[in-house]
Amino acid sequence: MPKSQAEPGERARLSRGTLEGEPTLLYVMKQVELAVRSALDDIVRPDGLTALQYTALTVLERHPNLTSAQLARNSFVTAQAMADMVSALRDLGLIERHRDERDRRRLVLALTPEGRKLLSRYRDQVSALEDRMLVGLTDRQIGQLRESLLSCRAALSGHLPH
Amino acid sequence: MPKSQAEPGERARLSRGTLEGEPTLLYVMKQVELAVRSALDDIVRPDGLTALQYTALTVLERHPNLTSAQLARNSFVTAQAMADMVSALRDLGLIERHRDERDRRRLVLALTPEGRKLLSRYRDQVSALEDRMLVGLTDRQIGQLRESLLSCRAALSGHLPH
DNA sequence: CTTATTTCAGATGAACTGAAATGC
DNA sequence: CGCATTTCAGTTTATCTGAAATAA
Repeated sequence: MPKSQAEPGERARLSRGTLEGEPTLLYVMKQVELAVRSALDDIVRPDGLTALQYTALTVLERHPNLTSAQLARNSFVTAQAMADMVSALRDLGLIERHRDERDRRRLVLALTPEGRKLLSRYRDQVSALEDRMLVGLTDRQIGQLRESLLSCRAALSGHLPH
Repeated sequence: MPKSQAEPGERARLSRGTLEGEPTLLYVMKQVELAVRSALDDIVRPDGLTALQYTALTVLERHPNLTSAQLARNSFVTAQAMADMVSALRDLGLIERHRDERDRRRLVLALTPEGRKLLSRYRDQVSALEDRMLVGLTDRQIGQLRESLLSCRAALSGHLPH
């Protein structure tokens, strides 16, 4: 019964590739991300980590020499909020900080051996989660999915921090 | 220098389609979702809504006769948390509730005319955001992206609420 | 009896805003 | 000086856990 949503005569503008009555790509993407985050939370909970914290660790693994402020922009939170998270990870002994001698304002972050070990310990479970997500796709489709997502990220980077 | 992460001799298991030294699909998806949510928050802020609330309204638009509890599972939050959000949206006059006469425990939700109007008002901006995200892709690639994401969602649905 | 939905109450954590100190 | 990073302090808001009432 509640079906009409546009005044008679007008027609709602739909984005490219979205058919009438179907969930938008934005929505499907959100759903997948929610499911992934939930599963990831379950995986890393034994170590008292959240999915967000685990993700921050993997970012540091791939990008050494980031500061807390840069990490904050990466995660769309304020520098103050990220500082709290960095504290927590430091208390857990997973990361450490040291001054950047070239710019003494910066406190660059790095994984500790314990942090690296933790990531190693979870790598299999996390990639198994990724595989579970991709089980219905061919290798070729996976490659295209990756390319498309990278394109989406690049296209939104005007809206992205930094 | 911080490059090694696996003991010599062993080899970290990587998921299908993820090359060594590249961000995982899980991570790229999260990045896109973060950027989208941030942009969506900016769009709907004038009405005092969050991206999450806006999304809930679009879910109700597409699925009338949902209860607050069902909506909660859809969003991976507890029924209590969703009850708060439903209250907020009711206070804003965007949704209303009524008893399901067939199962008098259920309070089913529906958009009010004001809620519908609000969605109409934002439709163009939101689909423009989606188009901005998709600007580097062909229509064919968009179709495949949709199919792949739907496949991912279905594959994870064991982990999904419900 | 068990289960799902809703509501009430309280606790917690994660985020925010604002402001100050430091160093480029 | 202006700007970025970090830290300190206080606040808010969203979420959670626990428990009770209702109804199937």
